Amino acid sequence: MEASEIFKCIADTQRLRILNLLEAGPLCVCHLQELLDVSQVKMSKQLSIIKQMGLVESHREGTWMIYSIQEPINGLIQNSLHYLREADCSECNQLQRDLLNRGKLILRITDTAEECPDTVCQQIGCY
Amino acid sequence: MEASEIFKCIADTQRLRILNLLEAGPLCVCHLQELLDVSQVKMSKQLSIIKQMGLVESHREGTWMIYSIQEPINGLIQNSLHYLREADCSECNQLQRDLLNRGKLILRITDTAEECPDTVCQQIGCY
DNA sequence: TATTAATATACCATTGACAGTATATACTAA
DNA sequence: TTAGTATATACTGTCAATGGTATATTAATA
Repeated sequence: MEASEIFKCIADTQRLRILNLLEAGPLCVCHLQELLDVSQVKMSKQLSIIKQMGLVESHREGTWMIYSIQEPINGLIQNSLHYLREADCSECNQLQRDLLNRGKLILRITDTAEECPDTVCQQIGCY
Repeated sequence: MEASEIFKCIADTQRLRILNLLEAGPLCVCHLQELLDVSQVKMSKQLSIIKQMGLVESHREGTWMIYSIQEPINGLIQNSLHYLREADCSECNQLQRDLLNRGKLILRITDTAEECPDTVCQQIGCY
């Protein structure tokens, strides 16, 4: 995987945010959609691009598609994310806010089992 | 300066290589051209883009235009370059080779003063 | 002053990324 | 089997990036 391909991928703010969120744990499409406030089609396309590159993997759970980081995580992505989470720019702040919002969302969906994919719950340890 | 703008910039292999070389020290356009083996027009355009973003600065020395990193260097770029120089991908290897070739070129041009811009020589300490 | 070297810009054609609408697929539950 | 939910894909138009050719600009030199 060439560096330029990785950079091109994370040069898109939405893809960067998606990878930032997934590095914290798996999420289904609709929850990513909610966190990024973006249309279903657009989210699906972005995920398809990232998956095509081998950066994330997905599996089905009922009607949900759960996306997670493909392990081992690409080093350049990890390096960039870690740098940006400590840095100060409006996109960097967004990444931090996204992680906070992810926390809130997780709290909410683990409250009602019908809203929460198994994979997400197992990750959190809510069973 | 947004992270996505930086990533878009270095998502181009040539621009990444240029920044990698300039981080090691100033160079004139024709020597960058030689190191990257790229047309004059293309090099000039790339430098214009990078300069527009405020990542490099330039000054004239006779007919030469000397480009150097705009200090303080952008943190995300520095972080990415440092990571890539240690990493293993064909572009990463290219960055390392470029630095070696830069060393050879410097040795050659400091040998004949007509070929060597003052700024480059001062950097090396050949006077 | 005419010429040459180094560099920049204008112009044009091609390609590729992106957004939106409509539609298809996969699964669940009644 | 039908309806509903979640997700993916096909199709289309638009806009931005890229590369090339020609030309302009600036400075040095004969």
